[in-house]
Amino acid sequence: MAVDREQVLKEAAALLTRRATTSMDEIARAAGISRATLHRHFAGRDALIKALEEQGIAQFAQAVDRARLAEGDAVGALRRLIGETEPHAAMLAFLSTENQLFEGGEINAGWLELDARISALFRRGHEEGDFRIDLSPAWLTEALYGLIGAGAWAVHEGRVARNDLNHSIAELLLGGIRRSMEK
Amino acid sequence: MAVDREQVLKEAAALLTRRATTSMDEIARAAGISRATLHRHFAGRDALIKALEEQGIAQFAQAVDRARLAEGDAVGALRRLIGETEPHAAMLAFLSTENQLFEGGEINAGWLELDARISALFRRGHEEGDFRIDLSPAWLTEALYGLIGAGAWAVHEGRVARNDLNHSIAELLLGGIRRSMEK
Amino acid sequence: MAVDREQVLKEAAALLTRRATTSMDEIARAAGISRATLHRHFAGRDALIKALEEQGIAQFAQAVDRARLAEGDAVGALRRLIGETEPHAAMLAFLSTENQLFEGGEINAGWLELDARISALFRRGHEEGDFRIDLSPAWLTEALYGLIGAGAWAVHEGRVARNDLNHSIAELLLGGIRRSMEK
Amino acid sequence: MAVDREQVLKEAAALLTRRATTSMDEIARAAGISRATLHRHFAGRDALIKALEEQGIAQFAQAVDRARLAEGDAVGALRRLIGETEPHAAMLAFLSTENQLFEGGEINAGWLELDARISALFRRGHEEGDFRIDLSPAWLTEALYGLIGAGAWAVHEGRVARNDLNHSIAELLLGGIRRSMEK
DNA sequence: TATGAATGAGTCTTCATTCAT
DNA sequence: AATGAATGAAGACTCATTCAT
Repeated sequence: MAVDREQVLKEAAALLTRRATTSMDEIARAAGISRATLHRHFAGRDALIKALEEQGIAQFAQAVDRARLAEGDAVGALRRLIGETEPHAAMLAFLSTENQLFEGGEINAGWLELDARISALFRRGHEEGDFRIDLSPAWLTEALYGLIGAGAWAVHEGRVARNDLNHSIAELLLGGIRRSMEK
Repeated sequence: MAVDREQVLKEAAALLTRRATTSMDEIARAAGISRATLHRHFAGRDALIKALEEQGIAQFAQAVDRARLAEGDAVGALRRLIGETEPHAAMLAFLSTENQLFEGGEINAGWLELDARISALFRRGHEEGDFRIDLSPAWLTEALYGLIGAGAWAVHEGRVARNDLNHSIAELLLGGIRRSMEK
Repeated sequence: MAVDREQVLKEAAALLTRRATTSMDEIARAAGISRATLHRHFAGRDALIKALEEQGIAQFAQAVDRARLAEGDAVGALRRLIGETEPHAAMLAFLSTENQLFEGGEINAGWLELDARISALFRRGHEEGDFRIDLSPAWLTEALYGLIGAGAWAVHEGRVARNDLNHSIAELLLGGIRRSMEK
Repeated sequence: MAVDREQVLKEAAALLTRRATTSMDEIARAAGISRATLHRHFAGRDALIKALEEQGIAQFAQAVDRARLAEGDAVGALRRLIGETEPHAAMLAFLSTENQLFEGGEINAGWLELDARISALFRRGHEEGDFRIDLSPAWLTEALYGLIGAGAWAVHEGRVARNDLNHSIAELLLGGIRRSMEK
C-alpha cells in the first residue's frame, strides 16, 4: 500500500516518456494511488514534471560521474558513458523530449552542465585525434541522445534485445566517429 | 481567402509537430479560419491528427520513392534516403512520438510498409557486404529515425547548420555501418 | 429539383412531429435541399416552426369547418370532427406538442379559436343532454387531442390499421362521453 | 450538501420532462452542483437520459405492480392502474416522446414488458366480457398513454383540477371500453 | 495520510445562420 | 434561385486541482 515518491516517479517517467500528454489520472492509476494522493506527493503537474526532471538529471549525472569521462582515451570514455547511461535510456529520452517541449522556459541548469561535460568529451576526442573533426561536438551530443532514445524505444518495441543495446549504440556511434583508418 | 484543406494541414503540421497539445483554436487561428470552419474541414481533433498522419506518411513515402533504394549500392541508396527524408524530419518525429501511430494496437499499414522498405535496404547492405552484420536492420532503421529526429532538433536549436545536417547524419550513420577497411 | 415550400413543410412536419429537436440540417437533407436553401425558404428556425404551425392550424381549421360542428346533434358532429381531423393527426400532434413547448410565448390566436370551437361542441353536447356532465369540455378537448396523437403514433408504429383509426378514436371517445343508457 | 445521484436524477427528470432541450448546465444548477460534478455522476448527456429512462421505467413498473392487474375484474384493475400511474404522467410522456426509447431500433426491454402487461389487462377485459371487442388491446394501451399524457398537460395548464384527473381519465376510458348496456 | 467528491477553467464540438459565388 | 463555405454563439466535455472526511 505504501507507495512512495520513488515508485510514483518511476511510473510517471515511463508514461510521460511515451506520451507527454499523459493525464494526472492515468499516472495516478498506473501508480496505484488516487489522483488526490498524487497531488499530495507533488504539488501539481508542473511540480511532478520538475521532480521527474531533477531525478532524471541526478541519475544521469551519477551515470556520467561513474563513466569517468576524463580518464583514458576518449573512445573508452564514450563506451563507459554509453554503458552507464543506457540503463537510464527511457529517462534520458524523457529529458530531451521535455526540453524540446519547454521551448519557452529556461533549461535546467543541471542539464546544461551535463550537456557541457558530454560535449567536452567529444571535443577531447577531436583534440586527441580519435574522432572525426567534421562532426561537431554539439551534433555528436544530440546524436548520442537520439541514439539512446531510439534504442530505448527499440527495446520497448521488441526490435532489439536489451542485452544488445549497449553494443548496438556504441558500435554505431563509435564506428562513425572513430577516424577511419581508411587509406 | 480561400483557405483549403492543404493549407490548413500545413499550418496544423507546423504547430502540432512543435507542440502536440496545440489547441484546435490555435490551429484555426494560425490557418486564418474559425474553429467552426476547422471542424468543417476535419470532423474533429482525431480526424485532423489522422489526416496529418496520412499526409506525413505519404510525404515520407514519396521521399523514399525518390531515393530509389534499389538502385546502385546500398551506401549510395542510404545517402539518397537521408537526403530525401531529412526535410520531413519534424513530421517524422511527430509521427513516431505524440500520435496514435503506434497506439491502439493498429499500426498504420502505410507506415509498416515504409519501415519494411527501409529495413530491406539495410538488409541489402548486409548481403552485399557493405554494412556490418552485427547491427541488425531493425536497429539501424530505428537509429536512422533517431538520428533524423535528433538532427531536426539540433537544427531547430541552432546547434547544427541546416546545410550540414545531411552530411552530419549520413557520415555518422555510414561511418558506423560501413565495414571499416581497418587492417 | 424544384422543391417548393409545401414539400419542405411537409417533410419538416413529419420530422418535427417525431422529434422536436430535429436539426435544420436534417430537415434540409430530408427535403433534398441544402441548409442554405432551407434558410432562403424560411427566414430561420423560428420562422419555419411558425409556418408549420400556421399551415397546421389552417388545415385543422378547414377540417373543423368541413365538420360543420353546429349542425345536427353533438354526437354526429363529433364523429364528423374526428373523421375530418384524423388525416391531419400527425400535424395536430405536432401542434399540441409545440404549444406545450412554447411555455413562455403566447399561444397562436388561430389555435385558441379552434380550441374554443371544439370546446363549444362539447358544451353543446352537455347542454343538449348527449354528453356526460362530469367530464368538462376543457378536458374532453385535451383528451381528443391526446387520442388523436396516440392514434397517429399507433398507426405509425403499426399497432393500429390506418383504416381502423377513425372508428377506434370515435368509439372510444363517444362510448365514454355519451351519457350511458344504463339503468 | 451531499447531493446524490437520486437527487440529481429527480431534478433532471423535473426539467427534462418539461423541456427536452434543457442544457446540462441548467440541470446542474437546478441540482445545486457544478457541470463538472454532473458529468461525474453521469458520463454524459446520453448517460443521463438513459438513467432517467431506466428510473422512469422502474417507477412505472412499480406503479403497475401496485395496481395488481391480475386481481379482481378488469374494470377495477384498470381503475387501479390509472390511479397508480397518473402521478408518473410527466415521466411517461417524456419516455414516450422526446427520448431514444423508440429510436435506434432498440426498444428498452423493460418497457416492452410493461407494455405487454398492460395489453394483457385489456385482453383479459375482452375475454371476461367486460370490454368491447372492437377496440384492440394495442390501441387501448396507446390510448391510455395518450390520455394520461393529455391529462398531465391539462392539469399543468390549469384546465383540469389535479384531484379530478384520476376520475376524468378513468371515466372517459372506461365509459368507452365498457361494453355498453345499450339496447 | 489517503481519498472520494467537487469544481473552475479551458477545450472540443455542434448548431443556426450568413455570405459570396 | 441555389449552394458550398464560413462563422459566432452556445452547449458538451475534460482536466488539474482543491476540499472535507
